Amino acid sequence: MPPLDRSLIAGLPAFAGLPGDQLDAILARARSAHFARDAEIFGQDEDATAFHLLLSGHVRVVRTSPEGHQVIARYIAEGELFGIAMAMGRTTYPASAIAAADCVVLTWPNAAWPDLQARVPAFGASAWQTIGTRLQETQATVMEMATEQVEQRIARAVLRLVQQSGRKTPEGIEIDFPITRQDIAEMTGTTLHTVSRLLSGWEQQGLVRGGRQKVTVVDPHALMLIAENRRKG
Amino acid sequence: MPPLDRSLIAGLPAFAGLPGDQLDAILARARSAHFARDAEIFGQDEDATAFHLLLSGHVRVVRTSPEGHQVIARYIAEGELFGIAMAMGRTTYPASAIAAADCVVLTWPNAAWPDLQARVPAFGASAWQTIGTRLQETQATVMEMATEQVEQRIARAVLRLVQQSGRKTPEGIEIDFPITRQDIAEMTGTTLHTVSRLLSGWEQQGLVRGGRQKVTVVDPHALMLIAENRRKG
DNA sequence: TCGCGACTTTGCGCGAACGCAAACAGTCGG
DNA sequence: CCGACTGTTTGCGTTCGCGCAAAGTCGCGA
Repeated sequence: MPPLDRSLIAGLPAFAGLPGDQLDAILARARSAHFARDAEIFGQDEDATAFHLLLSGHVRVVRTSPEGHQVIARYIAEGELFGIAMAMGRTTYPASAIAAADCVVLTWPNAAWPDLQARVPAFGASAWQTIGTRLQETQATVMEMATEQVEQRIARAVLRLVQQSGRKTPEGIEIDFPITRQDIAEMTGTTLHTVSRLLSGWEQQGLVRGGRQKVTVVDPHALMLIAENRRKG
Repeated sequence: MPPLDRSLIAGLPAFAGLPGDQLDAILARARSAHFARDAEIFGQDEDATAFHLLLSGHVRVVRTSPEGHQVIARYIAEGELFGIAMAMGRTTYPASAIAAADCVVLTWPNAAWPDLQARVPAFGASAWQTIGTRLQETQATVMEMATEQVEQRIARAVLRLVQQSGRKTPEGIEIDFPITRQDIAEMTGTTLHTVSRLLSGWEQQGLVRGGRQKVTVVDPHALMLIAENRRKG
């Protein structure tokens, strides 16, 4: 199998400015793969045999409880590492990863991890940073769920999505992958009914525009006010 | 200042079996400090200038929202690292650390981190493991908050506390540091009223025994059933 | 082009849990 | 030993958001 081209990762913020031989070291044991929308990249409780980097597309990270409830832990954006569970001493994936849109994914076998950390210090630093940010964000989520109303949580979730994956359109900023009301409900710990009701309300006020598997934010500022629970301030 | 004695940390699981010179390397730049109950070890949003290891006692990690709401992210048990925010690329602490009981804490300046990781591989591995576990637990908390009822969450919180810091007594297993109903409320995202009501109910059924800043679990099995939402099964 | 399935909207009733308020203990300090 | 303070219990009214149910709509595939 021919080695992958440096240009695949040279543009990523985490690896920008790295010498060519380090880029090659990163790519040496990597394989690239394509996943169609809704395909499973790895499954919860499977043996964690590899870790991944998302080159393009969007990935949904989902945890399923023993009772069958699903929670969307996060969406992975382009250039992010994911499925690095084993690096942290775990042997199985704590969640499933599903392609939320068509994806291109770089994959390394677990065994490549120590070598990569040793030969490319920036890689290890980037991984630490990723985990740190994620822990921080997850704890912020806990705070939200503990202290905020459903409406605020949904406003925040939508804002986060457009911030992370927004695309400008004539009508506003829209989330550039298909997302259902059910998905938003599973991000915020509520039901699709409540999400639908609130989005409808916002649409009537002109803050957002809805659509099938689509949300467009027309007035981000007003949404931020809702997220902070001060409607007109 | 005389160097600290190896015996301080030789007994900790994370460092067990380490050669003496590595123990010395760990202790070389460490300082030990005592904190009285309710003392603040570090404060949220302060510059993260050091990281810590709890030798004895219990530490409460608290996040405060801009609106003043508090959430207890976790309790730190003996032998655990905490306040390693900076290791993950952050410059300020994302939460406060308060002594939940009298504590002895080992403290290193941030600058010691890279050196320590290089000279004591087990230290780096232990830190990864700690962060991984914490991320995992925090995500589990999100799931609970999203999908479970208040009663289940409180049952789980109490079980986790006795499991982590339980002490056997004639009446049952009690949490061996002072904890208020308010604290439990802040762990589970509810109010002290609701906690009080539920604990009272359980006490009448003989599952637990309450007290001022005290909880004793009499029937852990029954509590587990509540946590799994199947009362008599 | 038509039909079906997936997604969304909306109404209605209910119940869990909150918020407020007041009374009730332990504990510690003087 | 007493008083004040901090923590706990309990009642009551209210509300937020769920659960169920049914209708509506969009888009894809046959």
